[in-house]
Amino acid sequence: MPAGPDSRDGGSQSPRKASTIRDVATLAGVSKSTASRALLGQPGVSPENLEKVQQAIRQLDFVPNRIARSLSAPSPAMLGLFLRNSDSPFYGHLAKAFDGEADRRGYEVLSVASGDQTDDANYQSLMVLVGLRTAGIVVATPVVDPLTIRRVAARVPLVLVGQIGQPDNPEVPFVAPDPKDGLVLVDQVLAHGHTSVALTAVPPEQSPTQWVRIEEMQRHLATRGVRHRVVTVQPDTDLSDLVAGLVRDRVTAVLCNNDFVALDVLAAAARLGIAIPGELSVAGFDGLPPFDHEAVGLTTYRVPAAAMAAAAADLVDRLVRGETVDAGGSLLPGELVVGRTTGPAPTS
Amino acid sequence: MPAGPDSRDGGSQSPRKASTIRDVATLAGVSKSTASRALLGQPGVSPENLEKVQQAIRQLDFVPNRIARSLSAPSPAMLGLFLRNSDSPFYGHLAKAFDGEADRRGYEVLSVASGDQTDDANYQSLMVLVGLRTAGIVVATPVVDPLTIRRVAARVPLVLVGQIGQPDNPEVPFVAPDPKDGLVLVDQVLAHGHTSVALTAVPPEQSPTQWVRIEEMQRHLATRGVRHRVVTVQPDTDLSDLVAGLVRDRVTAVLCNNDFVALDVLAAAARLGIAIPGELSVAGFDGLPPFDHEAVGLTTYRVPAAAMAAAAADLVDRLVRGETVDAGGSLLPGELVVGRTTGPAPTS
DNA sequence: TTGTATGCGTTATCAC
DNA sequence: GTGATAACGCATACAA
Repeated sequence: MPAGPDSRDGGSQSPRKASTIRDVATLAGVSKSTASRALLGQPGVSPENLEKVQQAIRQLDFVPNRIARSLSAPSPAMLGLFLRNSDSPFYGHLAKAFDGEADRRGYEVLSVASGDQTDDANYQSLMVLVGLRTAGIVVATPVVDPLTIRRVAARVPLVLVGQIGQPDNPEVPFVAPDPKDGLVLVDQVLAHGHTSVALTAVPPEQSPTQWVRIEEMQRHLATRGVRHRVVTVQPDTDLSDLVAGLVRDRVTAVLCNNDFVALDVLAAAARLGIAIPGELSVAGFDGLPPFDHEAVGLTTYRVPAAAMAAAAADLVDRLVRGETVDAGGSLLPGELVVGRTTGPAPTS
Repeated sequence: MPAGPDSRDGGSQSPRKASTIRDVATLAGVSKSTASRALLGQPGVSPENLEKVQQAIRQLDFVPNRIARSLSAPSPAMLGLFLRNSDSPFYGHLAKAFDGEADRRGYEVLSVASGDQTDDANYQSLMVLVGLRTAGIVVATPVVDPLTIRRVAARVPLVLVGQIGQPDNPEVPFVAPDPKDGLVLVDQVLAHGHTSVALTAVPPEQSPTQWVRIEEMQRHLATRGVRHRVVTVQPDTDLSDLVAGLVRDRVTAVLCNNDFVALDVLAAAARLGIAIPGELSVAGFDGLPPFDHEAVGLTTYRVPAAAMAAAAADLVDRLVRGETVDAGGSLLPGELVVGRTTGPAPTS
């Protein structure tokens, strides 16, 4: 049974009811309208009333209810960010950069997480942003049901980031790393004379975008006449087995779908006593801190997270302001990070 | 100049006005109340009307306006997460775990970022959460003005996470890693016979919590009669100089304030040709993926991010539900991660 | 079972 | 310059 009202905790554990602009007006001895005008800094309020209102605001510690505000006012300068939060540093970097860009443009950004949830939970989470009537929404999570995207995009400006569009929704703008850029990793190992290469991948349905890149790489390898294979890695994949098998098959280079997998491969190689890069060259993908750190020494490809955030912010901003933007999207270039995990193919 | 209305983009670039429950009611041929009841799945609506309303909802693609809803209904099951987004994986892990915990308890979580902003921008961002009338707020950012915390905590349940409370706000609950746990890192190097140790740190005002831990470590080293020093690292610190200086002074172990700094130290040592751990032992702090990866091999201390998130979720939840919780907070234990960067002190 | 009327907190329109 | 009053979209007490 809770203590009675006004039990003596002067503190933060029993918040009183939030005060409204009405309370402010009453305390200041003016009408709601005047209080509102003073609050918004609008012209047409006498200095003395303005002072009284401001004092009342301070005294009551009044914070305007954004919820009620955006009901009547047409300026909900809030952007929604639907963000996957995984262990990957990509989303963190993206969020940080996007936040800065949005801030520069005068938006507040509200983010909700898309876990590795079910489609339904994902839908619900995204709908929070819609229900909040954010001015625009940026979706930064690999897989969202195209129908959901379509529905949301029909009512609020929406931009996809980190994926190269959805075939079903050709009109939804997107920002992604250029899938052609996977080729610089391929070239990197080809330059070292490797003639048998493995690519790791997650199942296509988990990341269609990744597969576009991988197919580009396959094609590139094929035209160069280099033997290659794609191996699927799942959370339960035994990397030791996999790496041992690759080496047994004379594969001398493995290009991983992300940096985590690359580290896993390196660890497996260490356990197996396989020399890196002497016997096996390994490269990652994403290349964001800390994976690109000199002390880690991983060869990888740095995805242009900050540039993507900036482009996405620009796109939503323009959509929100009513401009039309080109359908399709922009593919941004990243950069190769050369570490110590790739080297000349073994001569054996 | 924008195209006229109804220019032929069947798509998502020109969102029409969102439909309201009124539209639903009209289309279904019932009153707003009935539509509302049907929407909420409340009893007391005839099957045929329910069906009509549901169909209208589908047809109009109606998404209830949470904003308007929470104005009248007292069920704002939303939690605010005020999160620093830095390169550190800590916040990402925390956010992910917190999101899961909050979800389990039936909350939606909205997060806004506290950049490395000014106090004022920070205040504004936090006020977004307050203005949205979130049911509770979790603050996960190292430095927020105590007065701000006090003001916010006075109106909405608030929990600090990642910092060991604020002296000015003793009644605000908090969750943090146990500062005593830094000692296991100290013990780790002491067990290896090191007799001259360096601790890295950021300036105290940037992270009071970190300093509590460092002071514990200093005390511990002092009682063991071990020579030690604290060196401040800033973004512009030249780590090569610093490491060279330490080695010149016969320091044989350096315990870093976080894993990034540890990697920087390792890289500097590599440049200087200093053997790790032969000539210098290095340990980090935080120990979250990917820093704790076997392939990185860093000795570090894994902060209990998930447990902290769970504890924080439990605290806010209880506060939101009107329970009183103990003031003060909980200090959670993490665990030592032994890598290859620490070893016996050089015998020289 | 259904509809009408009222209120939530704010801004905007209009008289004064 | 100021203050009623309507409106925003929704939920709900109350009446029918």
